[in-house]
Amino acid sequence: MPRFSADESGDPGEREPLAGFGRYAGPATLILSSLADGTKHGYALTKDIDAFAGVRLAPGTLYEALARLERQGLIAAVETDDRRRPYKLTGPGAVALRTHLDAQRQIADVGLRRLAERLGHV
Amino acid sequence: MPRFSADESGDPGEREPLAGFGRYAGPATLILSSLADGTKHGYALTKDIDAFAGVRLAPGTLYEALARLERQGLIAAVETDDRRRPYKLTGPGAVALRTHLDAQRQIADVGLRRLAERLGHV
DNA sequence: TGACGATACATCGTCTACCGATATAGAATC
DNA sequence: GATTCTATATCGGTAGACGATGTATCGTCA
Repeated sequence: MPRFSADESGDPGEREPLAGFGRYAGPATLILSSLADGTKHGYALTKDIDAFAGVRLAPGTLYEALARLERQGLIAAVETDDRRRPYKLTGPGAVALRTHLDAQRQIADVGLRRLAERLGHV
Repeated sequence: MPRFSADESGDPGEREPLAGFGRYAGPATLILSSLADGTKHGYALTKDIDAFAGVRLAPGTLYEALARLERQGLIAAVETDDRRRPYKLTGPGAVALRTHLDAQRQIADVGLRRLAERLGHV
């Protein structure tokens, strides 16, 4: 994913769903949303997130975020014998995600409404 | 705004609308959404954003984000004689905001749907 | 069977967005 | 004239995001 640039560049927005914003929506949101679906390990998360959000998390971003979320008690590791390390959403994690997504949705609604009104009375 | 902590802390979520996520939704989104309403200067932006999103942008965050957004051509400064520096949303800015908010809303919907389903068949 | 690509996790260095503190000063209110 | 609110700017620290790199296993198919 190329770093944003509106002046120079060469691909204006091309296929970037969340282009233009440095730390757009937070990998944490994406990870928690993905885990809301069910238990997944890291690599499966990247695939799922790419599928439902069009965002490819860099490995560093992913595993560091997983460690952080586990430290915070929002997700929990599921013990296994094989090499995969599955995580599941915890209770607090589900609550935090809910709260966050509600707020995010509300903010998006305000912005979209204002954009619509703006087009209206110009 | 206290830094997040789910284990220790002392005020669990208290009055934090977007608590728990480091760089939750991006000041850029909030600024652009605020400007979609009409031309505003920096200080007015902080007030408006606090009002509609419950987020208080630190001055450093605000003015650096404004400079960045202007460099990117998403907002434009309006010349004035007084000490206030008003900004307006540009065409590309409106398009970028629209795209971003659509994506953000869609992601929020996926997460919320999954959370609901999760509660359903457990 | 061994080559190859996909799966899977981890860590390191860099970059920069975000934040809080701090500084400055004009306007308003008392 | 003191205080508070308005208003912008800058600086240092921090932490999150990213790409690169490393390592190892698994499946498959030639």
